[in-house]
Amino acid sequence: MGTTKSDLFSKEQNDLAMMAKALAHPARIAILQYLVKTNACVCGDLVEELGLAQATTSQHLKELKTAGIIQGNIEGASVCYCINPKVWKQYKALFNAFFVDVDLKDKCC
Amino acid sequence: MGTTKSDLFSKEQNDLAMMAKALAHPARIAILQYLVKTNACVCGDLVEELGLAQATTSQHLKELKTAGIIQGNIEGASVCYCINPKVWKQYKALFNAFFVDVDLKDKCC
DNA sequence: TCCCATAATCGCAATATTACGATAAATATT
DNA sequence: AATATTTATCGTAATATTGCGATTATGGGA
Repeated sequence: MGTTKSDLFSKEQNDLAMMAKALAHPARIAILQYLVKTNACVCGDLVEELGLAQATTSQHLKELKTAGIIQGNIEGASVCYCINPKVWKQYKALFNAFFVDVDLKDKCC
Repeated sequence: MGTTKSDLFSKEQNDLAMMAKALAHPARIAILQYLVKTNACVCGDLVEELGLAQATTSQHLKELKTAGIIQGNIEGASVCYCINPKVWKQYKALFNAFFVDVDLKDKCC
C-alpha cells in the first residue's frame, strides 16, 4: 500500500492527476510564476527567490522537468531554466477541458 | 522535515497548490468526472465505479469535501454527493488565470 | 594547475499519502 | 426489537514527499 492503483483508471485520468501533482506544491507554483514573469530563462537565483535550500530547489526543478513543463539548458557553469511552451499549452488545454462542463446545471443535492 | 514550508509563499501560491493537490490523484479525478457526468448526485455506487475499497473511496471523498469542491447531503441511510458549483468555478478561474500568460512569448533558452 | 562558483545527486530524518480491514454509528427493513 | 445497509472513522502497513547537509561533477577564472 501507499502506492496509487493507477491501473484502475484511464490514461487521461492518470495524466491529469500527474499534471496536478506537478503543481501541488507552492514552491513549484512559485517557480513557474517566476519563469513566466521573467521569461528571461532564470537559473540559480531561484534559490534566493524561494528561500529554500539549494538541494530542495533543485529537487523541485527536477520534478517540473520530469513533468515536462519546464526545460533546462546548460549555459557555462549554470543552468538556464524556462517554461516549455508546448507542454504548458497542453496543461492549459487539459485543465480547461476538465473544468468546462459544469457551468450550466446549478442544481445539486 | 517532510512538511511543506508554506510560510515562504503567498496565500495565492498556497491556495493554488492546495487545489492542485486535491486533483492530484486519479481516483479523485474519476470521482469529479463521474459527478459532472451524472450530475444526479451520486452516493455509494462510487465504490463500484472506482474499484477501490469502501474505506479508501470514503477517504478520497473526504479530501474533496475538505477542499470544498464537492458537498455531501445525507439522504436516508446513504449520502448524496455532488459538485459545489461555486467552488468549481473558483478552481476553473484560478487555474485559468495561472495558465494564461505565456502564450505570446515562445522564445526560450 | 589550483581554486571558486554552480547545480545535481546521495543519504537521511520527519511527515504525508494511499490503501485496506475492522469497527462504529445511523437509518431502513423485516 | 432484530437485522441489514450505508457510510465514516480508527488503526496499521507500505510507500511517497519534503527538506537539508554533505558530496560530487563540471565549467570559469586566477
